[in-house]
Amino acid sequence: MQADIVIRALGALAQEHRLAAFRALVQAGESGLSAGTLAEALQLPNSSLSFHLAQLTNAGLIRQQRQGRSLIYSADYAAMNGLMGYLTKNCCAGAVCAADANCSISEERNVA
Amino acid sequence: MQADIVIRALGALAQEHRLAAFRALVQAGESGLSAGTLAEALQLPNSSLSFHLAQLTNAGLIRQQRQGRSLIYSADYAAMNGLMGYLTKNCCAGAVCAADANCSISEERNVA
DNA sequence: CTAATGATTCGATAATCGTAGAAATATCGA
DNA sequence: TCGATATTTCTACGATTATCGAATCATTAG
Repeated sequence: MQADIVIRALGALAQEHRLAAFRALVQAGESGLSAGTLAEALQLPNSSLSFHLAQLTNAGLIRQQRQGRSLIYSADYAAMNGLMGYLTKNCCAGAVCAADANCSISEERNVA
Repeated sequence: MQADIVIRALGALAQEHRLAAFRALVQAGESGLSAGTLAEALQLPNSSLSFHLAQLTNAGLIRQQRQGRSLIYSADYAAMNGLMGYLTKNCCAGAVCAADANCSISEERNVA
């Protein structure tokens, strides 16, 4: 993972509503959540949420997938994993858990 | 660690020069680096770097300490550790490494 | 005390971000 | 096809961010 994408990912998460949205998507797991559901959960106007989801998508942290008229968003665990790996390696003095910093489920669970 | 401070920390790191500065400080370790040294390393005007260091300080990621006329900055490993912990717990589906996500040295090595 | 050094704060400016209503786009049901 | 539903894109605007020279503050040496 490169510094450029890391910065975009950090920036994407560095905002109240986006962090909340991402957390909700992580919690939702594989099946994800529709834009509407998310907008209601976060109490945001659709257009505002849409803006934030676009930022997260642009940062590669979430994925979009159409299902009927709904757009279902879901967290990209591998991307989050990459971010954690970068931070561990570059911002944590190459500490102990560097090798374990697979904070995903994803690699394992997505495949399963 | 609370969402509010997490957002400030993420925002602080989500910028080219600040991420570079923080990485340099992490690498520098305990002894830290002076503002001047850092400014030269990053090729930034003093006033610009000062602005960024203030942001990092405000986010609690770095510490300041005067030494003669120089201000020495150093990374706060515990804060970074806290950030990693939050992300692991809240943004990684409570994955495997949650308990290990002590990405610091700090707690152990600072004391030593 | 004065000059020199290291660094921050001030000030102005350009650029980006967040917000949310309104208009447009896509899909589905009848 | 037409209307309803789900969402995005457009638009405008206020707020925040990044930049950096100039002015200021703090510390030390002479």
